[in-house]
Amino acid sequence: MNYWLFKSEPSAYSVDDLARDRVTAWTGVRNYQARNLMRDAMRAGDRAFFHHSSCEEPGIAGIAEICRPAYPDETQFDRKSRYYDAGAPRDNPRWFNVDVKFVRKTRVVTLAELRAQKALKNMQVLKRGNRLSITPVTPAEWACVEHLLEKT
DNA sequence: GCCAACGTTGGC
DNA sequence: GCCAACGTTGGC
Repeated sequence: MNYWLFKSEPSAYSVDDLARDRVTAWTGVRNYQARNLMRDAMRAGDRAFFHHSSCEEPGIAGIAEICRPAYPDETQFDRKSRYYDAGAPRDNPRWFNVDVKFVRKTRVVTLAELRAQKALKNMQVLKRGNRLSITPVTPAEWACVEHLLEKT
């Protein structure tokens, strides 16, 4: 099993939205690195931190599970979508998405709190200039954050 | 609102 | 294939 971190702006889609929907298609990713992670490395059953970005309190806010491996992202074919891609015909899709399922909400673990952990000093989401919306998390990092979540 | 960092685009 | 210009991300 692999571990991941998914960033989302809560004004666009929050952990509460996922709690309501239970399952959602993680469409709209238009970055090749993030796409490759979804398409090539994610498996059903993988777990992910749901991270809120560009908001009042950026940080980890919940846990989700990959419940369907990658398949072509419908929004790339939809002329009316902001994610439409004229260079991606149906017979040669460029963008993929997985489905994620709600596991639970957590207290918000802020970036400052994450940065204070020595065990997380190499965590990709904390690296300077990181803009990738999907990043891998190591088992050790996952365990460290889970431990943090048990505290208040 | 600022600005550093990064990905993409396009001229050459 | 290089690289400057540009647009976007996202923390602060």
